[in-house]
Amino acid sequence: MRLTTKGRFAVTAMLDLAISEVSSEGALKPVTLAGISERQDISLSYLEQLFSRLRRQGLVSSVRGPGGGYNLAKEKADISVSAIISAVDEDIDATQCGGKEDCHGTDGRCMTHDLWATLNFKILDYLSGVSLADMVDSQQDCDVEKVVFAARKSCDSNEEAVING
Amino acid sequence: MRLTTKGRFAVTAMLDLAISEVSSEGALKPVTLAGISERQDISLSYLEQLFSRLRRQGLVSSVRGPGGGYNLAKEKADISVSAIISAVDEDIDATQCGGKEDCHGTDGRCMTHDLWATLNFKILDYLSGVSLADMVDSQQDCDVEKVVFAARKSCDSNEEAVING
DNA sequence: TAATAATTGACTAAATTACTAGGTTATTAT
DNA sequence: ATAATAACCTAGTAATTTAGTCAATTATTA
Repeated sequence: MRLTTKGRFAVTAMLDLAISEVSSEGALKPVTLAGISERQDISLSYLEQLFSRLRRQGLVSSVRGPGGGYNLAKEKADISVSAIISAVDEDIDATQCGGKEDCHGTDGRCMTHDLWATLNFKILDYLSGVSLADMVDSQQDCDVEKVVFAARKSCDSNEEAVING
Repeated sequence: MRLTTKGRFAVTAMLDLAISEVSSEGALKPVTLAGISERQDISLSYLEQLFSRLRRQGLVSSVRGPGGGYNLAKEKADISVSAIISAVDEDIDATQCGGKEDCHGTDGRCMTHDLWATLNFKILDYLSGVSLADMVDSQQDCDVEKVVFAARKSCDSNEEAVING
């Protein structure tokens, strides 16, 4: 698991897609990358690169030609944030020593490697529990302005978490 | 919150420090960066850069001269993983539009920005709940080999989490 | 006084990110 | 058919970040 602006762009674009594909009628209209590009201020070609990966991972489906674009390939509830980030970000290289067998004593080295691997897994585990549906839904019960300006209080976790501490 | 190899190095080094500073007697001996460098295979100068930040953030304290080195500045239980990562990684830039007031309609743009901000906060919130003590402790009840090789089963979350799905 | 080890700053190679440019292919509407 | 649309693909590149080297200085201990 790696968390950079690249992953942020991908999640943002997928959120835009999830919101935009719901047309006034019941049907789901394909959403163009040009539209996402304009709304989210992300370069079109960069989006093409990201969606190429998202499509190969089976997260979105494409329709070519006029009126074409992208749709979610699954239910919003079945697309996790971790899946989106994993699709566009290469995995963080876990260890300096790869997975070599000569590196498994009880010495400091691989003890910490293993601890990191465990933490890494837990983060992945946590983010796999957050879906696009969760994010879109939570937005509806929540004053959006407040999220950004009022000391970043999360919508559905109302406790004051300690940041940087 | 940003999660890269840089943060991994910092967490790894801090874990090494937490484990290494416990000497055979009761007293806490300072740990040299040269030692961490050798055990964890991280360049000494890079460690110096990282620990410069960790020290300024009050996570470690330093002792100069022979026999000197670094100690944790707080209890292991009071040092969270998020604090370590935040200390060495610049915050991910949250929005393309900064925090400008002209960017808060109900249009797609800032809706997704706000959703991202919320998710970002939740990740930070989660990682602020994991301390060095948690990680060091969990390692003791757990077959370390298995963590790495047996399909990455986490020590303290025994359920099979869906990866990339 | 010599050795140790943190501390600082400037500089650099490598990797990643974000983007540009220029095409091709499939599909729809005219 | 033809033109317009929009996905799809490849190569290249500027900007940024990561990871590291090198060369000093300062505080402390033996």
